[in-house]
Amino acid sequence: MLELTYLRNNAAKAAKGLAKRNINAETIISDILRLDEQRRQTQTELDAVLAESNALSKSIGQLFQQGKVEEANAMKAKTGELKEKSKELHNQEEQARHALDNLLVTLPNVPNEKVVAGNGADDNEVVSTVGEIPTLHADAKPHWDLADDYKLISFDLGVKITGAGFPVYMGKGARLQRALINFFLEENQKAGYEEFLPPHFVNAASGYGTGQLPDKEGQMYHMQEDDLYAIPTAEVPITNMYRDEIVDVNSLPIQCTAYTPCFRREAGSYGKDVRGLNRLHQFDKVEIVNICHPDKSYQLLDDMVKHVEMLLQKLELPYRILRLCGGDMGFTSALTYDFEVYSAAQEKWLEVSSVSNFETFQANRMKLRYKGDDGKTHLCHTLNGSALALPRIVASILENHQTPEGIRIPEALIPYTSFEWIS
RNA sequence: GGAGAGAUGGCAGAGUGGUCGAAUGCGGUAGUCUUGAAAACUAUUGAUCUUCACGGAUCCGGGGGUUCGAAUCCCUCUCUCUCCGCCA
Repeated sequence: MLELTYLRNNAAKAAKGLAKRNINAETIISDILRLDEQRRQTQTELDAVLAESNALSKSIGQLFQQGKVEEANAMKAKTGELKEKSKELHNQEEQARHALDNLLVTLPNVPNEKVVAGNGADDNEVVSTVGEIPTLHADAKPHWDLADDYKLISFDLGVKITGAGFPVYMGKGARLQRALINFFLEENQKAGYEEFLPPHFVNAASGYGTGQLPDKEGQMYHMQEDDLYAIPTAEVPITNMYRDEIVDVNSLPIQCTAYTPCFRREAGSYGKDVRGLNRLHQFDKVEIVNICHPDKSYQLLDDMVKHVEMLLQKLELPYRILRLCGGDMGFTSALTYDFEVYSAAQEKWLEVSSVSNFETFQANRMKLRYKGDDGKTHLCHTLNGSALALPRIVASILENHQTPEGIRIPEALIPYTSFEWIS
């Protein structure tokens, strides 16, 4: 949620920024500012009425103590009028506030100045391309065939026991999965991230805190009986650990990493790019989350990008980094870098990581603040990134490292798999 | 699933209708002392909204009610804990 004070002081700038998302926000922002003004005015009036009524009550109390019952009773009559007035003003204030909030939650984050305008994936900027795209042998196959040949993943078993999009990993496929999770967690820890193992279900307040609710309600699995949501990413439980907290400025940046399975309904995305591991309802991911001082967030974003690059290099995968355009960026993000790995067998780029700075957008919803040197509370900045999401990493390892003799495990991963080849 | 207890500031924990934004302790911050630190002592220390400012308003789990006045009384919801049962 955007900060009201920001909108008050930067209305034109915000509208200009949001235009990069193809959103015409001028009307809605002016509506917000009008409601805000109205609400504040009502509150000032209300406060005055309440102050008067408080003063009256106090003197009534004193009169009673002095035994001046008649005088006290006379004053009581006055309070009725004030009470009615305050009730009315209170309702007005509440109405204005709700209307204001309802508008405010519809606005996505204002993109950073580096973000270019654009409609979708085609307008993203390629920041860099690293690594060599391997030339595969003649019989090279896509990962779904390799997974089948080497008995690594069964999509059919998943369909049998759960449904489409819930694969079963087995044998070296399952072990590769476990190895990657450990590899990522270890590397993240070495980079300064503390490891967590959070719950895989969260309450509605958490969904709201990180911005999945009310925006993307339909994308999460919901357990009606207990009103819990299956997490779509570890970002949700991890960031929400700090919801409603005022953290010590010296404890910043707070750096967390967590492995969790991720559950996504992917409603409406059937048909395209869903083959094999490309799009799943349940997948594994190791996430990194940063909570930091506003002055440090863009430096941290760069650090996170470098960290993810290092992971991909250790896995010997060719990748490119995209800076997302306004139209392709998530609702809560101010600046997002996507990482794509090239699959030589599918002959296309696969998104494997998304690293974002949310600035105060999430922190404002969550009331995640720090106490500054000025003694006042300020909103923190939050960032997160995948380091990394497994399915497409597995797909690209299988596809890019395949040889006629089998699939070669990258050097850095061997200590974790304890096997060097899948054959 | 059954029974009971509870929810107060960063934490612990008092407070059963007005003088309570709330005792006390711990923690935090600053100072005195010290070569430095510790200890001791002294002072200070909640959040949100609003106002140019002085100030004002709100907040004792959430919501509603009684009352001139509610942390305190009533209703309701949510959550937590304890015991019993079941169980990995």
